Order: sequence, then C-alpha cells, then structure tokens
Amino acid sequence: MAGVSPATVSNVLTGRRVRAESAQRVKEAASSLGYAVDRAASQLRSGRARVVAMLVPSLENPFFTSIVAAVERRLRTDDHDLVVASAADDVATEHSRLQALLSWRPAGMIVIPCTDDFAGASLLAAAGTPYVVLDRVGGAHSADTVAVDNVTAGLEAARHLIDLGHRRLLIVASARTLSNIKLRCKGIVEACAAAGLEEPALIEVGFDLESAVDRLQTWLSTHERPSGIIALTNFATLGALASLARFSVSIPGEVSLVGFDDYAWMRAAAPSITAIRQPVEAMAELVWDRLRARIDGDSSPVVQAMLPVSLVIRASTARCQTGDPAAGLPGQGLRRPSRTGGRQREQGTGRGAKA
Amino acid sequence: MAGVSPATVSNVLTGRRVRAESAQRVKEAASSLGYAVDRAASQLRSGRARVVAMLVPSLENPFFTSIVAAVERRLRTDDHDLVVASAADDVATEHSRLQALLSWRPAGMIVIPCTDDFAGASLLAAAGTPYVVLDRVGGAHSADTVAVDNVTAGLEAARHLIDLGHRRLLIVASARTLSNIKLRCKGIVEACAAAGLEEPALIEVGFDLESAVDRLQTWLSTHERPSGIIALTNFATLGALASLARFSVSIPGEVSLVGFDDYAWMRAAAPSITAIRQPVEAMAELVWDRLRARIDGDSSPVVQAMLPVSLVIRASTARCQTGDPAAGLPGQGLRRPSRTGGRQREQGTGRGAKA
DNA sequence: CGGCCCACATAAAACGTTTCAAGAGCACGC
DNA sequence: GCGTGCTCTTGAAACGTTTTATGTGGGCCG
Repeated sequence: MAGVSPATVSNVLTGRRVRAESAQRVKEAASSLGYAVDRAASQLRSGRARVVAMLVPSLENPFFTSIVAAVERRLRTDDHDLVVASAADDVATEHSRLQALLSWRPAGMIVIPCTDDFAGASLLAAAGTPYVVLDRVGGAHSADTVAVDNVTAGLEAARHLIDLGHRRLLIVASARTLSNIKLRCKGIVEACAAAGLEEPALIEVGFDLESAVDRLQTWLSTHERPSGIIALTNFATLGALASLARFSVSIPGEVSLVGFDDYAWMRAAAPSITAIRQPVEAMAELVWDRLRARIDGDSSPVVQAMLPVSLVIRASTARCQTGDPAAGLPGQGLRRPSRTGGRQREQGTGRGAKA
Repeated sequence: MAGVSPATVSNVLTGRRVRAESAQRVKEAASSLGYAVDRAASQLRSGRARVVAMLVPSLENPFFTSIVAAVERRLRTDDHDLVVASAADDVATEHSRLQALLSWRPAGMIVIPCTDDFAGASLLAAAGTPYVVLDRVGGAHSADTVAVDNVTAGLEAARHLIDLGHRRLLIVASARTLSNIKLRCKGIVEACAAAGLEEPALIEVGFDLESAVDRLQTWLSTHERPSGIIALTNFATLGALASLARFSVSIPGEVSLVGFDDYAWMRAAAPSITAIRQPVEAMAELVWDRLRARIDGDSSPVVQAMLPVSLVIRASTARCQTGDPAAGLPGQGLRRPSRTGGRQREQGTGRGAKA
C-alpha cells in the first residue's frame, strides 16, 4: 500500500465519502501499481454484479449480432460488461447455456428465445434474475418484452407491392411456428384482404441458406410464378434472391422483392433491395432501459413494448408488368434464356468451386 | 442440505473422488434445489477462471462476429464462457475496454487489435494473462498469433484475374496502414510483376460503406476504368458493388470483381461474387488450441500461425473483353445507358427513401 | 491381534473485496 | 469542561466456494 488503510481504498474506488487528499493518494497508488478491482471478489461480497447476460438463438445471424453490438454499446456507457451465449438454434442448448449464464449471477438478462414458449422463464424466475424478452415475443410472458410491430411490418410490405399493381404474392418465411413470423403474415393477409385479394401463398424455408434455396427452387419450378415476393427474414431474402437468380428471373422486371432487415449488402446489391428495416438501435436502447429499471428495483407491472418499423424503398420493387400470361407457367423460368453473362454463368458455378 | 457435508458437495461438483452413493445424493439435491455453483466465489477461491475474454475492433463487421461465433462454439464444448467487448474501432476505447476485461481475471484473452502496434500488450503482460493475437498481426508480438496467409490471398486473387486476361487492375482497400492489407497488396503486386504488369492502382476507402461508395465514385469518374477489381475487405467489396451499380457497369461483362471474406449474400447476389474465403472455423479452432495450451502452462516459444485461404470462383469474374478501347475513357460509365430497369432505377432511389 | 494403508469425509482456512459498526479527531455550544 | 454531532477512517466480519490437512473406520497383512 502507498498511504493507508485497506477499507478506505474500497471507499475511494466505489466513490464514497473520502477526504480528497487520501482519495488522491489511493488513486495514484492504484494507477502506478496497475491495480484493478477483482470483479469476482467484488461481486461475491457486494452481491451486485455489473454484468448483463445475453442469450441469442445464433451468433451467425447478422440481425442478432447487430442487436448484440448495439446492446454492448449501451452497456459500455453504463459501465457494465456483457456475457453472451448462443443457443445454436436448439432448445436443449438454450437451456444449458441459460444455466451457465445464471451461474454468473448477472444483474439482469436479455433473452431472444429460440421458440415462442420460452421454457427458461421458470429458471430465471426461480433465480430471481430480472430479464427482458426481445424480438421473439410469443407466449404469455411474465416479464417485460420488447418487439417490433410485426403486423404493421407485414401490412406495409404487402401494401407497397399491392400499390405497385401486384396481385399474386408469395411469402417466404423461415418457420411459421414463430409468432413474429405469424404476425408478419397476419399483416400481409390483412393488406391483401383490404385490397380484395386472396390469401397469398406461403413457403417455409428454415433457418439456413442451403435449405432455403433448395425449397424455393422446387417450389418455383412447380408453382405458378408470383409477381411479388415478401421475404420475412434476412435468410429468406437471400434465399429468394439466389433462387430467382438461378432461374434467371429479373428483379424487378419479372418479380418484385421486399426483404426483411436492412443490411449494407442490400444497399450494394444489384438491384438494391427494398426492405423492412427494424430499429435495432432503438430496440437495444429500450431493452436496456427496461432492464436497468428492473435491476434498480422497479416493480411496476410488466410492459410489452412494440416499436415501429420502416419500409426502405429501393430498386427491387417496381410496377407490376401485366399482360404476360405466359409468365405464370410452371417451370418457365428454367427454360427461359438468361439475359446477362453473369446470371447465366452463375447456374454453373453458383455453388462455388474452390481453387 | 439433503445428505451431508459442505466440502463434499464441492468434491462432487468438481469431479473428485467421492463414493458413488453420496455423489448421487448430492446431485439429486442440487438439481431439486436448482443449485448452481457461484462462479464468482468459485473463481475467487480457486484462482481459476473459466472465462475467456475477447476484444474485437467492432461487432458491426460480420467477419469479426463470425469469428466470435466460432470461438464461442469452441469454448462451449470446453465449458468456458465468453466475455466480449468491442473497441469501436478506436484505440482509446480499446484500451479502456481491455482494462475492463482484465478485471475479470480471465483465464486467457483473444485480441483482434485496432492497429498493428497493439498497445495493450504491455497491460496483458503485466497482468500475466495469456493471450493470442488474431487476424491483425502487425508489429512484433511477444505472444502467439494466428493469421491468414495474406500474401498468397492477394496473389491468388490477382492471378485469377490475370489468367482471365485482365491487365488493368484496381485494388480497393480499407486502409493501407493495416499490415494484413499491406500483405494482400504485396501478393497482388507480386502476381502482377510475375505477369509483367505494372503495379495496379490502389484506393483507400475506410471502414464504412458510405465513405467507401463516395470515394470509389469520385475515383471511378476521374480515372481510366480498370477491367478487374480486387476488394480487400468485405466493406470494400460492398462499396465496389454499389459504386459499379451506380455507374451501371456490368459485372462481369465490363469489370470483373474479386471480393474478400465469404458470406451468404455473396452466393445470393446477382452475379454471385468470386471471393477469397478466410477459414474462420479453422482460425477459431487454432486460436483456442493455442490459448488453451498457454493457459495450461505451455511455455514453449511463441508461434506465429498462418492459415491458407481459398479462392471461391463464382460469377463476378469472367474473361476480359478486350477490343473496347473506349471503355477506358474517364467518366464513361456515367453517360452509358444502363441495360436493366433495376440498375437504371437504382440511380434514383439507391440511397433509400423511407415510406 | 496390532499396525498400516486406503478410501472417503470433513473442519477450517483462505481467496479479495465490501460493509457495518465502532473509533478517532475535531469543532461547537452550553 | 463536557457532552454532542459531525467527518473521516478502520478493524473485522462476511460473501460462497475450494483446498489442505486431518480424522475416521475398515480391510489386509504379518
């Protein structure tokens, strides 16, 4: 020690009332020794952890990582640290990761569940850890939730296409069991009903690109081609793009496409992609606000927050080209000659050859 | 307690020699009580932390998050947890985040530094925390490093284009101060020299898409158009795509493009993108192997590992169309009529209008 | 039968903080 | 002069584990 006292050091470092002179000495000593409080000991004694745990379905999905990044940014300003775990899109893994995270005794937890009925809720309740459920807000949660207005999202996407004259829509979804997907569909169906259209077709493509492309290709070669496609996740958007490219379907000439989530590549793609943008930054802010309030003892009734999305109109949607009745024939796209060298070649090398 | 003894519980839970019967009783009690070891107390007493801290320049860049995801997967199988922090592409933030991470007394640390001379090395050395430097392996590190064979990466990309008959190449880089960028350039220059070509032009576009597009557009409208472009980061790739689209330059008809990092959208884009793929999974595995060895007391000399990349050939590269001398005139692309509705319209709405 | 070793269980100390109650010093007012 | 209140400091207890050393009982060998 340079100066005095073991407990006074703690008082200085936790910002309690200490004479300015001693505080100064302690700080000098600390910095010269390169001393930093041991979080484990600190947390053990005080019972207060400056850690927030976050459990997401996957760290491969840019939507989730962008939320993680935004949350991390928020936490940094409040001097908290972040422990992340990925559930690997698997309920069993989710459960075991949740237990691992709980053993940190985090101050609070942010969860994006794998499925609507978040089984871990009972664990969290038993541990008394405050938590907020994010994005996939399905079952009846007894905790605060933050989500996006999925119905309006679907409604706006569909209305945009309908306004452009599209009548035959296709929904590309990951899995219709997820409530946010269901709600987006609901919005689309509402918009269609309002326009006097029948309910659009829906295809489920799963959570990875390979299966999405496979299923979309078989669907497209066996069904009448839609004039407008709404993809409800970012993988679905990629899958739709890839499959349409394989069939050399021009966008937006033959098919208009509305994607979900707004990423850099959508701006750079040719054509750039019209998409529903989720307010990632606002979601992160809101979720941390709620969680911090709960950590600080707020015991008001749970709140289910819903944030608005925005439709970013780019080049992948255009006025429907009517008067081409042949376009609807099954399998048509496969036989149609492609127009650009790039697309044509893509059919051969699209799966990627290593050099 | 259901059964006996406070210390025996610890023996059971840490897997030491205990009579089978008592072990059974303890486990039952633990699961019925929902008991889980408090990591803070455990770490405090044992001095062993089952935490690995990871410091990355940004969590917005999919290359970094994909590495984080892969590392997390590895750690999970070895029953370790991950604490991440983002340096926000800023050296000062990097330093403060590093200190925050060190207060966890992590078993080890994985660092992707912001700059080549990683100033935090001294902090880590002082704390005695084993660490591995990943990806941006610039200055003389006194720690293990894991990186990619950047020279060969550049060489292969350039050779691919040269083999296709391209003579005028353009390098699009984030910042040439980074050593991995420098090495990639070196490989490209080598390949050009071997083919008797002059050194290709280079343009620095920074770390975000907006600035990349801006700078590329001004460059493209004031210089002779190259026939082949090599983009050295994923943002550079996106920037190149977006700028070429604005000028309605066809890929690969007029310009061939080799990108960096291999993402789902590159497969789905039209045309799909030929790219250098970095072995993210292998990097994560190697970095954890090295770190774990150091944690376990391995004190052999530091090793600088270098992993091979692979060139994934897709549709964005094609044989050079010679015999079009006019193509080289400055600003040409702006006046040329675009061929597809999508690209044409993109010029008007490319920046995205909210609805 | 005694001594020894083995397998297992446990008491108690220790890890590095925070916190609480109590102490020290000082000024003030009666 | 003494009690009172105030500011600042500090000794010691406590947090929940792990670990070390010690204890206990039983089997085996001489």
